[in-house]
Amino acid sequence: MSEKRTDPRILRTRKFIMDSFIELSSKKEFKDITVKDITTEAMINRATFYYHFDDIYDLLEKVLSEELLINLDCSIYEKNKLDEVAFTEIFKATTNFQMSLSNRCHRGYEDTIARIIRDQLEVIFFKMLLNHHPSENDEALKLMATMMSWGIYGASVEWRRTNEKIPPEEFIKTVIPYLKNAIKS
Amino acid sequence: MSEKRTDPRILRTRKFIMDSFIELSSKKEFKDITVKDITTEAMINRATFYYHFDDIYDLLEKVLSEELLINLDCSIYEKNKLDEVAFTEIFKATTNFQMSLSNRCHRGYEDTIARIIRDQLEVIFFKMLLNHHPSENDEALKLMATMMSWGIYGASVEWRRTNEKIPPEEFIKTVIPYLKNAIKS
DNA sequence: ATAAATATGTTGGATATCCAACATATCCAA
DNA sequence: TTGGATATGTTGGATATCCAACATATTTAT
Repeated sequence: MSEKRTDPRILRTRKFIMDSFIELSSKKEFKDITVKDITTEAMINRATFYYHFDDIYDLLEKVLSEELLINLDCSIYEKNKLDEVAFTEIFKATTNFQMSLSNRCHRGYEDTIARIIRDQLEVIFFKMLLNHHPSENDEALKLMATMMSWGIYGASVEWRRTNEKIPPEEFIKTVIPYLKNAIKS
Repeated sequence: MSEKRTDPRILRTRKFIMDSFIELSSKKEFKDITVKDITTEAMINRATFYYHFDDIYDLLEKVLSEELLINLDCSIYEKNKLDEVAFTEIFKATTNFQMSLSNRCHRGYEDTIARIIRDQLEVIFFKMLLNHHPSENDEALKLMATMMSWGIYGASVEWRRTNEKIPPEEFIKTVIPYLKNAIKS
């Protein structure tokens, strides 16, 4: 439907910036990365950075969001059904994402990262709940989505605390019946 | 002296184009490479290609020239003296260049490549001869440079024909005394 | 031989990027 | 604390790149 071509310069530059940021993140902590570092690595002008992103936090947010979304199988969105498969996939995506993050060590910024992940999860859950209960009022669904995002994120933290001994799908399996009950009409 | 900053966009795009061309050259013959191929690989617009180069032959010429120059040790230019060291280095650069070329197989365009190499060598020799014999008339020096470029190039072809059994510096060693005699005042 | 398809160059207007300069903000050593 | 250095954002004008459209070649298939 809404077919809007985006200028290839924009895609290119955005990618350069994001890739440079990811590259730098593997070398030093987030707090030591400056906008100048990024633009130098990306071979672009500093002003151009601000053409694409508000600031370095905005960049971080977008990098993390996009990467989390990549982890999420698109098929979930297609059917838009909040069943056990969807729960499992979302949890797996979250743990996957956390594992890839820990390799790249954005040290000193964990809480912000956590917030971004939860925000993303909340958006996903809200969309799906909306699909499940079209007649329910938005406030209730919104709060439900919030709680589910915190819950899933908390579970992934707990999973990581156990040193990833159990596969994510096993780990989350036991509580899925409760989740399913929770969203029953 | 003449310090003129060149726009980083130009350096970047030129490099993308040249690198893409080199990359493509390793995959298919020169005659099968189109401008579209190059610009697609380089992620730039086709019109932008023509902003930097007249056509694909101009690109080839510039890629080869720059690469030949990279092979030539800058120290030769610094002293600008046409002694046995210079002859040896220039010959080594030529053979090096030919070897790297044969790996990338610009098949179907060998004669043009040969011409480009000779042109480059001629320029170098002319500069050096001019330095050696400032009073001599340019026509004579120009012709001398032409003959030396053909000679050196021919020697490198001959060297290649012997399957590179002898190191280039050994190969050229025996004729250097004659070359030195030839340019005596 | 003819037509259709693809490649080559060129152009004018739109837009992304560059640059230098500026005002603030933050950091860190004297 | 103070001052110098460095980082952050912002702006206006200059320039490189994009794009669509065009006219010609060149290639390919029938």
